[in-house]
Amino acid sequence: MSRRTYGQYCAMARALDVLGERWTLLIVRELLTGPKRFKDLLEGLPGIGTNLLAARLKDLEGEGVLRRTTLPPPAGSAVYQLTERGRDLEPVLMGLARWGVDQLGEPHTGEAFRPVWAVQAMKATMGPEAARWVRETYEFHVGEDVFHVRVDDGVSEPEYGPAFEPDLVLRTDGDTFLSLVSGRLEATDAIEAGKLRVEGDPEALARVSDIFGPPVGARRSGTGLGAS
Amino acid sequence: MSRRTYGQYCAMARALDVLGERWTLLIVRELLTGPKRFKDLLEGLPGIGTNLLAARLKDLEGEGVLRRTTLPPPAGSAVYQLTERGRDLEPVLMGLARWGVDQLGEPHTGEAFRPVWAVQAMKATMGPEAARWVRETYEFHVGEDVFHVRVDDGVSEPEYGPAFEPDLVLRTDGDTFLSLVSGRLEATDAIEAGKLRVEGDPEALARVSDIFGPPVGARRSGTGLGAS
DNA sequence: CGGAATCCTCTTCGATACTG
DNA sequence: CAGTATCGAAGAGGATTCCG
Repeated sequence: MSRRTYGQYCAMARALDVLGERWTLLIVRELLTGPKRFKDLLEGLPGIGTNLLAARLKDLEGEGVLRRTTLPPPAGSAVYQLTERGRDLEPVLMGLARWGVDQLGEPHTGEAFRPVWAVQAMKATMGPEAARWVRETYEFHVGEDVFHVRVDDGVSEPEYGPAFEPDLVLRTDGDTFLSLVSGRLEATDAIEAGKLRVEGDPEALARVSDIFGPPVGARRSGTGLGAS
Repeated sequence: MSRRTYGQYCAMARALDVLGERWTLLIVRELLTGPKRFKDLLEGLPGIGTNLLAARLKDLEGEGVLRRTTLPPPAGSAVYQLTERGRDLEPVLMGLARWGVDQLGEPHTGEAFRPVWAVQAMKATMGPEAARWVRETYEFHVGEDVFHVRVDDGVSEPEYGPAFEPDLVLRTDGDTFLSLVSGRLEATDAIEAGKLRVEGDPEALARVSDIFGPPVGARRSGTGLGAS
């Protein structure tokens, strides 16, 4: 029962008492892109085991990080959703993403990959100069996954599910998407090869590949906290 | 043996593969205030156990987060020191601190407390308006601990050990220090009560209590990442 | 004495099977 | 579909011992 704590009167240790256990922060990552059902979470956290997920969700609900709610009709399914306190964790996750991209390298064989993860990493590493003046929504269909990204003046907000009125809709498969975001493949080439289909403003395609083309626009860009 | 990984091609998951195990980020926290010996780390991480600390240090050295070096004479002792890649983790720790202060509350009985932790939390929660125009160094002697804080135009940098040319030297005990930073006690009252001794510019004392007085100047201040 | 390997007990994790 | 129950395997915590 008794949650294990560090027993330190320290802000970071207290945060880690809540968030430091295995899988916990990845659950938050999943919920950053919108509410999810138990099943969806299992999908996004391969290897977690149902008992552990259930336990973590219960803990996190107790800590006020997420809430168990029922989606409005017609869906009506039970979902887990971040509270405001949970969404406050976004900067932490983005910081981890910024640190993690540098040692991402090539995908290992057998490694799981979900397209949204890439978009979340983009968001983290995007400098304020990228996508400036742009205010558009892109909808992605990557294999079975459907998600969209709202870009608004230098900030991108990835979210699960279809968009309301997307300016551009892109359809591709997981491998092609990975090649695109890692810069190994150009969008125009992918279209010619029949690996990518696009609907919407053709000029928007230029912008979207500009924003999401190279995986990291500017490595070691400002941390914003003046690390020595 | 085999380090446990999430097996996900995701920047955050990769970061957590390296940092997500118990104690790891707290080791980084300790090293953010300067190089430390094995013994010093044990002191700052009550409950860790020598075997685990040794294992973590080896892992982190392998990951390029820290380096085992020998201090220049006359010290000549072996110390652990963050690499640049390790110092890049500061924003992550600061983010955790900002999130953690909100649920810090009153110190639990039996909970460990090291004065530097408080100063690190201050740094994390300090808004850019605080300590603007200030460029001073304060040296703290709290019980056995000696550390200093360099304040430079809105940014504070806590570090272990004495300062080179401190503008102010403060001497007190752990409990009094905790009362001071939590705002339960005013510096002037502490001096009158003989609990705090100060050497240096008297005007600097006003500034230092202004900067480090209330534990959190402005809660929920900007996260700098535009969390929804 | 600082630094680290060894042993042992206990908790947590991971996978599967099972139930409302 | 959403979770609980179970059990072997891995990891953590604490003390002790070893190396320099």
